[in-house]
Amino acid sequence: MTKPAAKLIDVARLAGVCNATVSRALAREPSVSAATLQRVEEAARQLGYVPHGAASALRARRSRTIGAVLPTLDNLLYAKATHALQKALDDSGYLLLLACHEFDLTNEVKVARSLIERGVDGIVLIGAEHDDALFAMLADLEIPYLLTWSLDRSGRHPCVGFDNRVAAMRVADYLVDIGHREFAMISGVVAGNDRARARLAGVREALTARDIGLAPQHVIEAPYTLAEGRAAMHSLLASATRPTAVICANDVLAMGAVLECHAQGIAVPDAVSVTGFDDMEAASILVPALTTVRVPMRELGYAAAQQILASIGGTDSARVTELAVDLIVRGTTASPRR
Amino acid sequence: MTKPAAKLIDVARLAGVCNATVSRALAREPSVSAATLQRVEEAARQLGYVPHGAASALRARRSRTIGAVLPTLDNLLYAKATHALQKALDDSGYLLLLACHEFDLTNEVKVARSLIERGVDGIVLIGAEHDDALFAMLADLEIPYLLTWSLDRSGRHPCVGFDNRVAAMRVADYLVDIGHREFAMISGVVAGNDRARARLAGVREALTARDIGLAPQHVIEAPYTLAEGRAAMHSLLASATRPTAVICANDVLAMGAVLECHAQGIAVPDAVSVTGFDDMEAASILVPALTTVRVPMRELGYAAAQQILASIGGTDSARVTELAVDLIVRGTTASPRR
DNA sequence: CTGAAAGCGCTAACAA
DNA sequence: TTGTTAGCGCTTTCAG
Repeated sequence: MTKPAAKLIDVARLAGVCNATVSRALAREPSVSAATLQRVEEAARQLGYVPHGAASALRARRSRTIGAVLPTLDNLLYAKATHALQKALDDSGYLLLLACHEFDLTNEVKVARSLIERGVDGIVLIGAEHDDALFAMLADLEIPYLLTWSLDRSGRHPCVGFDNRVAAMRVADYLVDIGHREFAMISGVVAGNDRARARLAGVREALTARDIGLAPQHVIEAPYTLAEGRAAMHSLLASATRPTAVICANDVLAMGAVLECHAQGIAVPDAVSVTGFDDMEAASILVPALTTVRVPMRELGYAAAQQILASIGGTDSARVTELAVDLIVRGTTASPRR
Repeated sequence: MTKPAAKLIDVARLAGVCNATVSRALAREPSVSAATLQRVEEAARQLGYVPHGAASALRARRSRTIGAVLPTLDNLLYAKATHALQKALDDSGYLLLLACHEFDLTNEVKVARSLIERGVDGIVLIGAEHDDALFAMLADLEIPYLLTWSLDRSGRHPCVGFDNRVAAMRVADYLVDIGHREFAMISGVVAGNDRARARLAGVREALTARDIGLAPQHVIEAPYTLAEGRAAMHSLLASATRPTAVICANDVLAMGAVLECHAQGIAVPDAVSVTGFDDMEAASILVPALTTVRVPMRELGYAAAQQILASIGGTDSARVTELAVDLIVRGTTASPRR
């Protein structure tokens, strides 16, 4: 004999006012008198009233929900970034509706569509590279969106991120500066991933500028897992001209690479220097601690939340927000032994 | 001069049928003729029609969205679990609405409430310990829910998980069997975390049964981070009676503990054995690889999705699903040197 | 400051 | 197999 959940009208009746007044009171509109507000709140509390979001969204054309499309959650990096975003949105009363495309940009269009179907007020995407159909849909339906982690070179899309290419150049330059000439790169999978591509391009560019080559067999593309990092370092160590410096496209790959060196009894950084990218917590805890590029994850999440909420609110000011990154030199890099 | 987004009625007009037919066609109801279905699909495609989820949810009383409340995403373990759940839900056309309570069970009631406001069809919770107010709200509003990761001892709540206590006992028993007598435990924070509490209790119980003590100063509670694992091991190594075996409540703590041993030049497992819990990817990649308890994360996510969808559908059969866990003996454990 | 009333876009009886 | 119609619960003009 359970009675149905209380609705707005029930609260109104109990409080002795009309439904509109309850709606206004619960939305904390200043026009409601203090006495009425209190009566309404008491009635709502007493009935255990929970607003019906779908009805509200239908009428108000706003769901207080933001959609996030990411490659995967099965990776600490994306998880941390998502967490930062979620926290920042939470502060503004927004919830995150989540979808993963598993590194498939065609699939991304589909999952973004299902997010839109659920009535998200805006969409946060990772990276600058997306299917044209996605951008077309977003424009057509006039859904506010935001690119994150990368800077959009074309200037056509709002974004908050940093320059992956320049950051990667910084790493390569530093290694050249301390004397390295034999390089290898363990890159992320570049297909459909502009961050990985920019990092690889940055390394190539910096080395070329210093007249240093990067042999094709010294560039390995690998998914972002420890195991892949180990495997990549394994084949690098087996190559004819062993590199003295291995630049990795992210910390997970770098940790895998260092682990493989440990397993083979190869000293890091004495025999080979290794660098990461992203500066995850583990990077500083490792022994030796990882030289890497610090990415402002928190700030990114916070800035992304601010900016997507601003576009929703129409206060769409800054279209491109660039964040600074820092090279953090720690224990996995040193000058090569001669 | 952008025209408003197409709605059902627009599709109907273009296809030359009525709105209900479009609704039926798009829902793939078998009663719609093939010819009509095709006309409707073509019209929808042509107009770039995207259904209005709020309207649908309001009318159909179903949002095809599941809410998940977790402690945090800022931890690979919860991220992986969430990912497994998300994937399994995705297969059934459901999306995941996310909220984190940051290890605060009072806050959990609030965030669960905001999930319900958004009209989720069901809620997945982590662990068996929750505020009474949360259970009351769920019952009152008749929202299907599911506890995961733990088994509910009271039998009052549907759950899918495993027996953390028994699993922890297995670890302790194994270490005793290979000769250890001096134990320490790096436990998770037990307040508001029944998984952590059960693991600690299991270790205590197993040791007591074998007449082995666990000194208070050999039990350290620490949040699940590498840094905390290192710090805990640091203080353990400094204690008067140094343990020969350190049982950690999860892999992250265990890896931190092993790292601290490396940093101090203390051999693992020769000088001290270390065990983890959860069997994250990193556990097998580490050098030496971590002895740990394998938790069936994928199966858990999949089973959780099946079960919550079943309760929504009313096919609420199995209320308690117990999954098996395995002790995985690898390189960080060995008999103590005498 | 509060009330009356219209309708957001869709689904599901019911009818044909 | 398809059409007609009545709301789902809420917000928001417009009056008062």
